[in-house]
Amino acid sequence: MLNIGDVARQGGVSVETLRYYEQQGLIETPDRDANGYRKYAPEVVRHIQFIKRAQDVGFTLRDIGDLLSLKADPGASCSDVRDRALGKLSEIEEKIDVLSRMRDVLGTWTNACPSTGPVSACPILDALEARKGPANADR
Amino acid sequence: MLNIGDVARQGGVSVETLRYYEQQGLIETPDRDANGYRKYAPEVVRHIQFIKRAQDVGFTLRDIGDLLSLKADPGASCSDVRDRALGKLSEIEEKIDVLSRMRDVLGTWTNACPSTGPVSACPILDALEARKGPANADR
DNA sequence: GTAAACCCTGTAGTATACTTTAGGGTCAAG
DNA sequence: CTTGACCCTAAAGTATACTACAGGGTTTAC
Repeated sequence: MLNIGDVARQGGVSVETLRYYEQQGLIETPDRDANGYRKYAPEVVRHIQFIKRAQDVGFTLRDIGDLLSLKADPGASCSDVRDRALGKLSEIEEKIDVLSRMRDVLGTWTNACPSTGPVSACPILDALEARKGPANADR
Repeated sequence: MLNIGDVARQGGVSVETLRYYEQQGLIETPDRDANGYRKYAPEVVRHIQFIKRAQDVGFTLRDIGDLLSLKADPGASCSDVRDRALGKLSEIEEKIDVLSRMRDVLGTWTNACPSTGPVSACPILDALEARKGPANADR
């Protein structure tokens, strides 16, 4: 059995984060020792890594809560999980599109800037000032 | 001279947003009428559009404050502005890279999922559970 | 003269994922 | 037996860019 500090070290998170996850219902309420300390089974470390990996691919804690429910639900099907993943995939692609448009516009502008001369003749500020070029990145 | 509501309509923002920008120092404190109402010169609408366009390409309000200082500073050079733009460009590219890695991993996983069968045999959950594949998208 | 539409201030709330703070017990080593 | 490392709770703070609310004046149209 592990103390919260052990789990934190092994899982690569802080003890505060663990208490936060518990409060958010992402890890099940651990038993307590006589002194009130949380006592964890070693398996909880894997569980934390599940959460971290899910975050790494873009899932929010709320999403992860859903995923964990599916995981625990014998009636759930693999396609339920796949649907969440596909949904997240399109969210991510949407974000990439927005950012790509920003990148393109900024690229154009920085290329247009001679980088010498006073700000009064700055093409970037000019571009921001007057509607010009396909700025609008959808927001 | 325009009331705050006129400026809001013409600038495409809410009056609350205008008061917020003023409080944040992004638009200069307007004169007041005898009744205490803010009175704006029509030019302020352009100013607001500057802010919005800068947001569209990824600048935060803090960044925009900097940009506005440069714009107002006769001693500033065009390259100062360009530097901010290039800095923002790399921030954006970094974000795109992170998101692209997420997309790739999620794409691989969803392709691996037959979408039939119970969650107990879900390759996506498996991937999340055990370290496997190049998940780590840098965070 | 009254109701709708507009203006004002100051404060608090929103979302996300934590981190920090305050105040206080517990445990292991020397 | 005390010091340092560890544990506990509950509440507040962080960042960003607003939005909403409470409570109250002003202006315009009919």
